[in-house]
Amino acid sequence: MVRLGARSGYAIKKTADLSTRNFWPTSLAQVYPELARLEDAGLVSRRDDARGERVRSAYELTEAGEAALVAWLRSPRLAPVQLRDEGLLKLFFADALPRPDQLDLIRHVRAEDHASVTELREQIIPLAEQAHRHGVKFPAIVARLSADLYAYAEEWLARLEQELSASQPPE
Amino acid sequence: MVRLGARSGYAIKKTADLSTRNFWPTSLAQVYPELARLEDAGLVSRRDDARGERVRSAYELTEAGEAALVAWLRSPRLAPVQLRDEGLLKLFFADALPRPDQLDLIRHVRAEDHASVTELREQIIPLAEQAHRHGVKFPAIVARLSADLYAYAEEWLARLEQELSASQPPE
DNA sequence: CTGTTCATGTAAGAAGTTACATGATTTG
DNA sequence: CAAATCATGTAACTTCTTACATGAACAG
Repeated sequence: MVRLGARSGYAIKKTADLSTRNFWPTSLAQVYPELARLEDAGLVSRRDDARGERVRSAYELTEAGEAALVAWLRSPRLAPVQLRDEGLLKLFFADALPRPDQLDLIRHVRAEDHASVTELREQIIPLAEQAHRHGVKFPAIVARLSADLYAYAEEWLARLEQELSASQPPE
Repeated sequence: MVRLGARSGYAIKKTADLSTRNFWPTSLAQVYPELARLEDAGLVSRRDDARGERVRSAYELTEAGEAALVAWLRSPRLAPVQLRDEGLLKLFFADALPRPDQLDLIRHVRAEDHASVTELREQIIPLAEQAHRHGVKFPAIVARLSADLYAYAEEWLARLEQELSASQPPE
């Protein structure tokens, strides 16, 4: 984030909320200690950047920091994906519901997917495309991938709803 | 899980690993205390079910437990989706890499997606379809949705790889 | 001149994982 | 008869979030 231009801890958190939040959530209480660790390790440098009375630090990547970033990006290890999705969990157990409630649940999960698509298309993708104009391509790529995935899930659930509406419950 | 036939804590964990793991991970150290809480709340009943010397408990849903399950399924609140995906995070920052490494990264993330598709199609869906034959439909529906989503992501990344291979980096 | 945003941190608590501890039963 | 699986739990630890605490600068 520092490399992409977020210079203060506050700016890092704000940028993350508008870009990586959907696949890598971050809280301010993580950002500040992490910046301190990175500085100790010599991966970022801190410069005083006060606005009048208000203290502010401006961080930049050091050469070692840039190298560490690239080494991480190149390393083939990926931590296992962690997903917690209560909508899918409810769907999994939906056999316990009568048919009309099953359809309500499907519509509800679909609506959540739709909200994600909307947020991505209206807020996150436009921002990422600004970066695109400055030669930074991948934030926009990831945002489009995310939006397309949620849109695909939305369509999938719409088809499911139609199929279940058409068929009578066997019970 | 108890309702679907997993009677011991161990069986619950095993079932979860073969069904809900991808969207709701569970550890054994959660299962046992949670079963105790559910029993205290009167939502499950515990029966002794020893195998010879080895102690074993068999749990069943009580009427109150069934009602609580249905109430949860009907309640419109969904906890926010939590996702942590290092592959997407690396893609997000991939502008820091030279083009060939970007392509390697995309291929790597795609391979992980492919592995998920394979696991779902070869192990999880077949199991869920067994339940389907006993009138339990939704585990198979959710497994198919998951598999289709991963397959969609895989194709999306294949297209991205082709586009990036065809175009020369502007830098 | 008031409300929002910018800005930095700490502390307490919740949630969840890994490792520990133990041992019987079943399968090949 | 050895290895894998079944089975139940606890303890320590890690990770992350929420709430707290504080206050300057800026926009309307």
